[in-house]
Amino acid sequence: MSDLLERLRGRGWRMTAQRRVVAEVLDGDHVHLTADEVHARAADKLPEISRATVYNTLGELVSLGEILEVSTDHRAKRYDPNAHRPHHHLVCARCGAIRDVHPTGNPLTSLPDSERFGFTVEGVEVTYRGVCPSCAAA
Amino acid sequence: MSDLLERLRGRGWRMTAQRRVVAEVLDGDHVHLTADEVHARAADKLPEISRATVYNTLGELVSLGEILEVSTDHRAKRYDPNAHRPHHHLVCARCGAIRDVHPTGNPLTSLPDSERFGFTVEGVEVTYRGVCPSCAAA
DNA sequence: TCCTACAATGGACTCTGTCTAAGTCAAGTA
DNA sequence: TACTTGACTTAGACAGAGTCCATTGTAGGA
Ligand SMILES: [Mn+2]
Ligand SMILES: [Mn+2]
Ligand SMILES: [Zn+2]
Ligand SMILES: [Zn+2]
Repeated sequence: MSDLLERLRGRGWRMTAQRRVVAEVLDGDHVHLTADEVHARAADKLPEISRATVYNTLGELVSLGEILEVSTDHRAKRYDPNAHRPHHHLVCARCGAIRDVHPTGNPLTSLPDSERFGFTVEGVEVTYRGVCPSCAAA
Repeated sequence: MSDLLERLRGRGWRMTAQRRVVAEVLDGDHVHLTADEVHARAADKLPEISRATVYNTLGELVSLGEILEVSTDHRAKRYDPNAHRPHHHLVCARCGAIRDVHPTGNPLTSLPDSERFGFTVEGVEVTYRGVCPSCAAA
């Protein structure tokens, strides 16, 4: 985490209390919070932080490649601090729970040239859908 | 298309002018329109059709499995009449153009049991991202 | 310490989609 | 054909998520 703050400082980021608490909230693995969830948690530490600042900071962190935007349900976007190890997502269709997963192989290789229509293909997102154990039990 | 209308009639749908024009708009392959685009095209034929009716009808067609919802950019959902042949999508990062693609193999098999966390996995969506030829030329 | 460019703020605004109450009409019945 | 009825449509209010902007504040360099 302080690694992150160091990297950001090295990139010329002005270090403010707001940016620090947003970065702190986004620490840890398997965290996939919405902007408003980030805002709520940041406001626990810094009550007057505004929603606009949270959105601005999240957008900057995405541009810098420090976090990822994840859209699994067409509701609020989620922000994923696990940006340095490529992964995909497994989503519960009932409760929305999200797990990071690491499929075998490279999904890019499964798209033949004849299916690329002249595009330069740069990336791929895979979203597995299913039912989590606790929803299946209930 | 009249196949579709027949199937719907068989399912007890009351056949209205509004539903007919929405179904007509969604005819054809590689069509991925937003609800408001469907509304605009439907209104060319039936000027007083309301947005609510378009949303209602699209939702019903999705429930019936006649069209698919596609979310590639976290803006408006797109509606895809190609619901009967499984496929995935290739999206231009610059202009948003969407192509249907058919990757080789079954992406479900690339998720090992050890990466399923007890979920019952039922489906998978693959979104390839790249730059289309006309954006690359520009 | 002072300066100033960069950052934070709150509220208005946009976009997408949902909901509701009232009016309309498709299609079954006689 | 005319009647009847519940399914369907409508306009507009409402809501969630996110953006924009004018104003105010401040990090960090001189
Ligand atoms: Mn993740
Ligand atoms: Mn498609
Ligand atoms: Zn669940
Ligand atoms: Zn393009």
